Amino acid sequence: MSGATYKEDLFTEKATHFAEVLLPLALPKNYTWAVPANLLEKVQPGCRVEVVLKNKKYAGIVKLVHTEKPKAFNPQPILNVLDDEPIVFGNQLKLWAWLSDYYMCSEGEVMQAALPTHFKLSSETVLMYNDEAGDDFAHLDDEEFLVAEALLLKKELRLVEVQQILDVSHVYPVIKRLIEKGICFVWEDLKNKYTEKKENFVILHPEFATEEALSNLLSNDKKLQKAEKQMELLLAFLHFMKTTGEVKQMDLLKKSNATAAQLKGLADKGILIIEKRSVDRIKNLPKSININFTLSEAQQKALEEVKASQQQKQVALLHGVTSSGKTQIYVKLIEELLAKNKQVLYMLPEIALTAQVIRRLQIYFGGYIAIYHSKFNSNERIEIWNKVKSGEAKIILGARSALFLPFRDLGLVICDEEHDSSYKQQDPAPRYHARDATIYFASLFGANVILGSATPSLESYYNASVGKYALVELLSRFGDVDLPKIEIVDTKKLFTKEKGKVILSVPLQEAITESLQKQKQVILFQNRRGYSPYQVCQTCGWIPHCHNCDVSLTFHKLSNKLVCHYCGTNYPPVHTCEACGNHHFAQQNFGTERVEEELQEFFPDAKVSRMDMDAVKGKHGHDALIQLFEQQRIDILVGTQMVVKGLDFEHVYLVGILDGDAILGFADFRVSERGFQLMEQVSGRAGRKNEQGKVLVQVRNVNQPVLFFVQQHDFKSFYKSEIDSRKQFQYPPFTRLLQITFKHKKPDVVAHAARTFAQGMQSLYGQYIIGPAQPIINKIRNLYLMEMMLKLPKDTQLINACKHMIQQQTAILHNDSRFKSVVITPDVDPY
DNA sequence: AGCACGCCGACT
DNA sequence: GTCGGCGTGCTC
Repeated sequence: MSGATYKEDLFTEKATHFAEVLLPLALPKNYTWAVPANLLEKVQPGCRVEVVLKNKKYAGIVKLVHTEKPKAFNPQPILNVLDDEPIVFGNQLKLWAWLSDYYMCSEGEVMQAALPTHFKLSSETVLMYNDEAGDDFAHLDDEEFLVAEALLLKKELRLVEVQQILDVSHVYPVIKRLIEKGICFVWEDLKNKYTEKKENFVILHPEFATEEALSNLLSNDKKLQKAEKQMELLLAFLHFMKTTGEVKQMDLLKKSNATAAQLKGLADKGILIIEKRSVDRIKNLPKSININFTLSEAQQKALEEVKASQQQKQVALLHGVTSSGKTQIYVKLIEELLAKNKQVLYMLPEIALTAQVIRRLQIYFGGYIAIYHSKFNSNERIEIWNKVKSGEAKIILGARSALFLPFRDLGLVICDEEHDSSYKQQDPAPRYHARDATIYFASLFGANVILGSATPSLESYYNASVGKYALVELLSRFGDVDLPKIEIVDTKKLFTKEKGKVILSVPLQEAITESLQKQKQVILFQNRRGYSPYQVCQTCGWIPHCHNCDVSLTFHKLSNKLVCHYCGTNYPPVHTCEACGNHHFAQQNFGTERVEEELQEFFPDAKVSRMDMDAVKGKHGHDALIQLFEQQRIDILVGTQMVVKGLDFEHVYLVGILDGDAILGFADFRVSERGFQLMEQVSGRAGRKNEQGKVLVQVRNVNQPVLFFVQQHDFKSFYKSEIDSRKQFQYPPFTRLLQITFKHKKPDVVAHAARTFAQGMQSLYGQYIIGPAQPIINKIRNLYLMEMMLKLPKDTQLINACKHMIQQQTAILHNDSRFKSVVITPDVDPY
């Protein structure tokens, strides 16, 4: 037995406390480390600890400390405690456990999603030169020599640097030999990634703090008087100091038009001092509440109803038609929570978190409100995190991931646009639904939840109608503006000169003309799907496809590249047809670009703008475009989904839905619901103050009931008809869906694996299984796909048993040598 | 995840 | 014959 092992055994022997630690990895289960006696006080749930796993160091989060000594293995010691106080509270840990359980993923995966990157540390391997090794490298081979020489020079090398030196990725054997020969040793370094933001401040040397000393300096210092520019700068500084109290170097130089050299001159003379201070990245607005509106009678009534319901029920569904002023009701509720010193989480779909919405809420709540969404960088996220944890931030306005912030005293959650499908995380696990998760999370605090929407999800409305949620309705538009008139244009009957899709039908052209004459604005909505520009062979019609995925490639005009939207691979534009060998390619763009071209043709005098992923570049491109539209500097705005979310425009008269079929043509049980929600939301953008707006829907298949309900703006009838069909076909909310995806690089292996898996489930759950079947897109990133769906009755016990069975079957399949590398991903409530 | 070990094809 | 590709197993 070696010395080290003996010592470890001795340690484990002595250890009395053990910690279950979560690591941000997809590990099959949680691992346990021993708590050394000297760290016992500091190791507490929610704190990060430094641990070694497979020779690598990680910052993990303590889930639980206990005294049960593990029998199956010798726990390694926790090396260090990284936080003096927990970075998450017990309720966050409970939420993580719930999510991992409900959505069938590991707690590590939840942690990965929940924590800002800068909290998730893993070590980097660093080679350190052994000073005693000398510089006689004669006994080394070529590769070893290269690394040793670099080490001699730099003393330290990171793993990536070694890879660069050797120009191969496989560097471990070389490093191993170097260690054996005593040239170097390795060090695993856990580096804190968060850095405080420092800024230079300029202050007056204390020597000149008195009026007397200062005036003496200004009038008698010969050296200073000779330096005219420095004198000017000093005077500017003094003025600045008086007016703002604090002087940042950057502001001072900018405002006084001085150079850094002049400032340095003053510093060298000992008159001014330049001081580095840490500053907040998140700008602090004054903590003031400024609610300067009164509710309408209908709003007031709704508010009372919500408040009354909250005594009885945790969740209230606020069904308010577009522009009924739901936000103002939220604001009043938040105000009350604020008075009770409670925190509020206000969730919105990412896309609706526009500067417009944020600005409006900041006017009401100033510095009490904190924002959290994807546009913040990791350093900023840490600062917001800490403000929520300390309780300084009272109201958090954020996208679905804001759910993971360390609330300490949550009083209310508002989930606005609750029907929005982007509340469901799709790709990496946890595949959670933020609306559903938040209801569990709020219950941990005994907090109320308000779900708001103009077009509630079938699930939520059903829950309200059976009394599980309270239902509050707000069915009159603020200021009693009429809902827009909806016209359906049957594009099937239209005569087209060229074959192909009608882009702007005559009725739509006329409506645009009318709108422009009224000096009003137009929004044209183009569903993105199926409308991406692509290349096509003029001779045989062949379209270039991705080599790794079963999808055609999208043509990006700006970068002149073909891009796969599934795996992100870039290809150069194609010149030779792989099918027929001809060289005639055309760039087909049915997308917003094409619409824009056609609009320019018909309305040469109108100012037309596009809003899609390509046109909106950069952090603020989107907001800038919205502002232009707000200021009426754009007449016609063509866009995808992003034009309809959370925006309020005063001067829009007409909204055109260019291709209704693209919305309603899906083979999914949710098409009608999605279609209704989308069209109703879109039409909510038309007609504001004093004027009824107009919505035009171009569609080939006009005989769909959804269109009729949209035309009547009749949610309730839509709900009735849709809920009947859900019941008839046993879809949610009457059942729960659980989708299982199988992936493998060989199509026959996935198919076989999926069938074997389904057979394993057959005996107990056969009646609920649909499939397995090949999905429409059957290959992504070189992996072939198979899908199976479970349509389970709403019986928690049965569902839990089924989830357990899925885990068992997964283990069984992975034990079969044929299916070892089949990837199995369950998706609970796939939306 | 990330790294080591072990087993099969294209090269000196 | 070996080098190195990837498939598989394990981490407290």
